[in-house]
Amino acid sequence: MTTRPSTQETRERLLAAALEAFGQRDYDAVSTRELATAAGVNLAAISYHFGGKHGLYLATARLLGERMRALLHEDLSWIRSTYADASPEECRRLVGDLIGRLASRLLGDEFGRHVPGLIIREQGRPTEAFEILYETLFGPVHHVLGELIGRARNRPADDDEIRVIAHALIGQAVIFRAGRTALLRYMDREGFDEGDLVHIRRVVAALAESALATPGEGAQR
Amino acid sequence: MTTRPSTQETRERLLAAALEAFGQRDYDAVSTRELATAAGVNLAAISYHFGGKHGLYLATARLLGERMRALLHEDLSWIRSTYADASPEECRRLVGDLIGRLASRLLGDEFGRHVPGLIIREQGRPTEAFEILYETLFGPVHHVLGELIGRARNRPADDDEIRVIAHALIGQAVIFRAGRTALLRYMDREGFDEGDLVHIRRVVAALAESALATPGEGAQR
DNA sequence: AGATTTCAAACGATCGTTTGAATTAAGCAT
DNA sequence: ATGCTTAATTCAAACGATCGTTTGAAATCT
Repeated sequence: MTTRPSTQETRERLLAAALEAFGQRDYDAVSTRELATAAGVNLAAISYHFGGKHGLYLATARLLGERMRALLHEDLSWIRSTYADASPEECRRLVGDLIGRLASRLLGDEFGRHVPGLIIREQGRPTEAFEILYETLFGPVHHVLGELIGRARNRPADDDEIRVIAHALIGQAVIFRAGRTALLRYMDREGFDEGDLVHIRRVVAALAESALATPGEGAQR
Repeated sequence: MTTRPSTQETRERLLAAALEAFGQRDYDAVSTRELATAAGVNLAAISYHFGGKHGLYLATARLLGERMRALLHEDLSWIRSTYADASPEECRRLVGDLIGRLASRLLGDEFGRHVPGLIIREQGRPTEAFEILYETLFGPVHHVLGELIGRARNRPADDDEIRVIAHALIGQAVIFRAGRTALLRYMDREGFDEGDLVHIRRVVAALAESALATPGEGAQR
């Protein structure tokens, strides 16, 4: 009863191959022939189904955005339902937890393999894909962090200082993927095992939490 | 007295154009013709002087590394000469100062325009250029931060936890370039002026400093 | 049957590099 | 200085390879 036998599968195969390729290499460094071969489909399928390489790229960004939204949904929505009547101390703890979790996820699993490559690359030369990825990933994290940190410091979430802090803390997590190679070298390792990830998650969480422990300069102005 | 560009000038022009181009776009996204045109030299000069596009790329990485070394030299060597007999509190302050300075530099001036693009891109697919850049940039900062944080927490600088913390704090600075576009959007701005930079530098410095204020979990093990 | 999807082949454009002649700089005998 | 030789550098043009895309016929499905 397959109403669309191979049409959908061709699309999915191409998207999977594109996610793998665009996730770790630049747009221009990925060729359509390579994508078609990796996906096991004909070269012309890219133009046929996505209107061209760029269309496939955008579709990949959308796919990635949706997956991220699903992955982050439980974490973020739980936090969102919590912080409304949480104490500043609890908010601090939530921030640390979120940052630590983000760091180990980015470093460790499937989650982190593709996301930052695409996202960080989009920062340099933003295309339409940036909008897609910001709204599903950077944006929600920015927003939730802003709320939490605002509460932790008794300041409005849209305060400039709060936003700078939120961004800086995200950096604590992102660097574990963006600077992964440098970290491997710094820590003299060939890869990170489960124990490393747990350790890193704890350390980063504690670091982010204590970063908010002392009131910022804005408080005593 | 027709001033034909001398040998050296041709090289320098190409390097300048390459730094500009490779600093913000991917290797494959930059064409040799574009570089030659931007530099105002003949296309064949790339092969003649650098042995090809890849040679020019590596030479660019070397040039960038040297400039970074010069830029960081005063900061780092001053710190190096200081921390030997500095108190943990002073070390904390030095860390905050360094991270804040790094953040505003990366975000603001010429320093930041080219570095992270090249470096972060090299993390995904490390080439020989990664070695060059790690040794002149990431490496020294890692090292100095490790020493400072180690002293601040009374632990050896080569401790795993210290290294994770050092890396995370670097992330606080790097994100201001790597995630610049997202930050602009988050803060609803079109660019950052001098006031923004000063503010960001202060906030990030205070954040990093207070992150080290509470003893890590390793201390009470 | 008619519409949709796949396929091998080819298209023009652009890529990095090479070529060989033209131009410039430098050394040297006169 | 002057002419001549030689090496170094620049230049326009062309090379083969690969790029993204298009084509029109074959295959498949409704």
